[in-house]
Amino acid sequence: MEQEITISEEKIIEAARNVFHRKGFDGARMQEIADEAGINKAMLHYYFRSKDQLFEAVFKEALGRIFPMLLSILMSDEPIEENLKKFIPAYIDTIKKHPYLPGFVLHEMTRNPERLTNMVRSVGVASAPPKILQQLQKGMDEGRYIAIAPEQILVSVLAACIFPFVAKPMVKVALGMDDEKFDQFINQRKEQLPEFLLNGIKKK
Amino acid sequence: MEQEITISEEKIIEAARNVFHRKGFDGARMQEIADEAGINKAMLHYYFRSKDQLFEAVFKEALGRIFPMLLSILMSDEPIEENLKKFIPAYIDTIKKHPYLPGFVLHEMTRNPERLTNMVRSVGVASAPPKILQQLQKGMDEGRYIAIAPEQILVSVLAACIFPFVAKPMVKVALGMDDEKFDQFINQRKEQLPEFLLNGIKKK
DNA sequence: ATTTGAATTAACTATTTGGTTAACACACCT
DNA sequence: AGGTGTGTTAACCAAATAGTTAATTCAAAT
Repeated sequence: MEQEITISEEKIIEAARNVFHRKGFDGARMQEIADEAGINKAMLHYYFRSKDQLFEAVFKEALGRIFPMLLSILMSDEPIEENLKKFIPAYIDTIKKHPYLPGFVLHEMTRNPERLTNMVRSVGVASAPPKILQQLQKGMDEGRYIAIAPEQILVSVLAACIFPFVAKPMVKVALGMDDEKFDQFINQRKEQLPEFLLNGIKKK
Repeated sequence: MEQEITISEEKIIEAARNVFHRKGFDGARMQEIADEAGINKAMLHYYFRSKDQLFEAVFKEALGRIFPMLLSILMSDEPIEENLKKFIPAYIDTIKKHPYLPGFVLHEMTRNPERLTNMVRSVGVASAPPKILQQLQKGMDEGRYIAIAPEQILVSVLAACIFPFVAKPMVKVALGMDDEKFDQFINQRKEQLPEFLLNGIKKK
């Protein structure tokens, strides 16, 4: 019965991830998580004392899946061109594996912004100024890029990667897609987005 | 006591809007809405039979506040240049007045995609192919725009407008902003976004 | 074989919460 | 002044739900 510990705990986390990601903290039910994991509800409390702590585990896992790669975009020393061409497709691929994750994180951040503030403070992220901002600034100073606040560009890049997943139902209805078409749309996006965004910052 | 009807009903809708927009259906509490409206909880049921119907009213109101303007972007006959330069700032202004609205709508759509499908079907939106897509296609055929699927551009434009509000807590932390700085950021965005996006589709 | 202790379960508890109801208030009409 | 009906409230109810507990199973140590 040694392996069972990790097996049960893993089943719980996986089920909790599914439910929390789709329904958020308020919409999630402990019973539903237990059912999805195929175990008794008391087990959830046996391994994770409370709904709050189970949620905390899922939420931290979620942050761990988006932010490291995000940081590597922000902090890369590479020229922006290579940086974006490499990381945008990789980032979209990462999100594709957990399509509900961005919406989940954004919704829970809106519900409780202090959590993020505290986490950032407790982890002690010194939050150095992103190098990509400096790169953009340099390109502008040299007259290669158009004059737009680097922060605006940065947010636009993130928006372009993340938004389609957050707005999937809307996009599907607006453009008349089924799930397969939507998947093709995302794959196409991986290819075309770097070109579009880079073209956006370059001077004519 | 004639005027009281509309006054109470208006107070309820306003309170419900505040609470639903911030917390979503699952996180909202009828008692909290009643408190925020400063009236008895039974009044909510007196005017709107159930939580579901109260939510429905708020949700439809929300759709009514985003989609008409969205449609006018999609369906405009104007050249894209003028279209975007005019509507992006106007759209951002609209969202600024109800900053929690986009996140609310997106979250509730994820929670229950059928609702949207049914609404669209029931309203009988024939969902004609957006003219802006044709405009983009034409520009590409004429060699003025770079070769990128018009749908990708369209989603990027929407993403650029909407995402900052959905991700406000994240943006604030990542870029070290307080609420005032964030507001300035949005105002700056209104000015710079059309330029950036138009530059993105134009050939060198 | 017996004991031990962690893993697991069914049944239970306390609280929250959407919804109801019966009484009350009060403007309006006659 | 008295009756009528809508608006409003406090108290209540039933269902849902997070969390608890006591009993059970079972692998591993003795």
